[in-house]
Amino acid sequence: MTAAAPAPDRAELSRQIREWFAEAGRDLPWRHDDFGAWGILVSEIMLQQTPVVRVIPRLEQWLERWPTPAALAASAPGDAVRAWERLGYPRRALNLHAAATAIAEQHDNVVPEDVPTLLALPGIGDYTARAVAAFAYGHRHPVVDTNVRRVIARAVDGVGEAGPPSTKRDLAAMELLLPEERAAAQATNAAVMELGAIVCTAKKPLCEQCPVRDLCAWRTAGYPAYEGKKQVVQKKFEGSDRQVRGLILAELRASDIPVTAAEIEQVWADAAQRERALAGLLKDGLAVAEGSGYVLP
DNA sequence: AAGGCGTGGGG
DNA sequence: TCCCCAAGCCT
Repeated sequence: MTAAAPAPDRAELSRQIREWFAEAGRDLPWRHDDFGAWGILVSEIMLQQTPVVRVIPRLEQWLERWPTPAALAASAPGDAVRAWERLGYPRRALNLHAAATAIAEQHDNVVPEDVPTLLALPGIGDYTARAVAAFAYGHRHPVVDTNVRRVIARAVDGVGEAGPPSTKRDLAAMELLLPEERAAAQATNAAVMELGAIVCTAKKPLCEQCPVRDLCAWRTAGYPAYEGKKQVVQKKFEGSDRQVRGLILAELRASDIPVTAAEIEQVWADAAQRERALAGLLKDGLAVAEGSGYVLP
């Protein structure tokens, strides 16, 4: 049993986080008024599991080259994978190309603004769909990412970490922090996310400089240690299939002509693992057989 | 529904 | 060094 912490006044908590954000929030490219829905969509995809500092330069180059969904759709998917460079999870590039194609062909080259339509696009899930609807179009939706879940777990629920994700429960919890007015709701989404990103961080939270330290239920309860279910630790990257996939894909990115099986043998010694990685890339559509070798799609 | 999927920086 | 983690999604 954990000691129950009194939940703070949500309206006041929300207001104070918004106030802090207005003054201390980072000036990020996608927060500018004229950034556009396409730019916001691309940024959200790139930000899935990739840090802000690594995204910014790649995003700028991407939008310069492909300023609209139709522009991206007109290029080969492999060009998107190549331009993705080393952002990680390259299937996101493939999905983004496919989403751009759907937007160009089925939505008159306009990024959809309703959540169900966004959810139907490849690579867009619960978080990204609501982020685009809220940040690009100002619609009033709760936006829940890992930062938001952590802030709510601590400030509202009084526990050190968020439990396992539950879309329904998480959205309902964030909804309780949203004011009625659309612009204020939009600001709240960005503000709570920002608080989790730069103050209420996973590892060493900066509780002493937190704008809501006086309301925080976790602080009130004396920072009890997390007792819930532990998150699964990711398997070691070194020597993993993921590493081999990455190495093979790097070869394909770097070459304009088919990469031969002999060349792929050079990137990894273990044949079984190599074959498994290549098969995975082919299955995912990140590589295709051509002539005597393999190329990007 | 638990596990696979890249990559690089910081403690 | 090694481990953790960074605006998730998909199956």
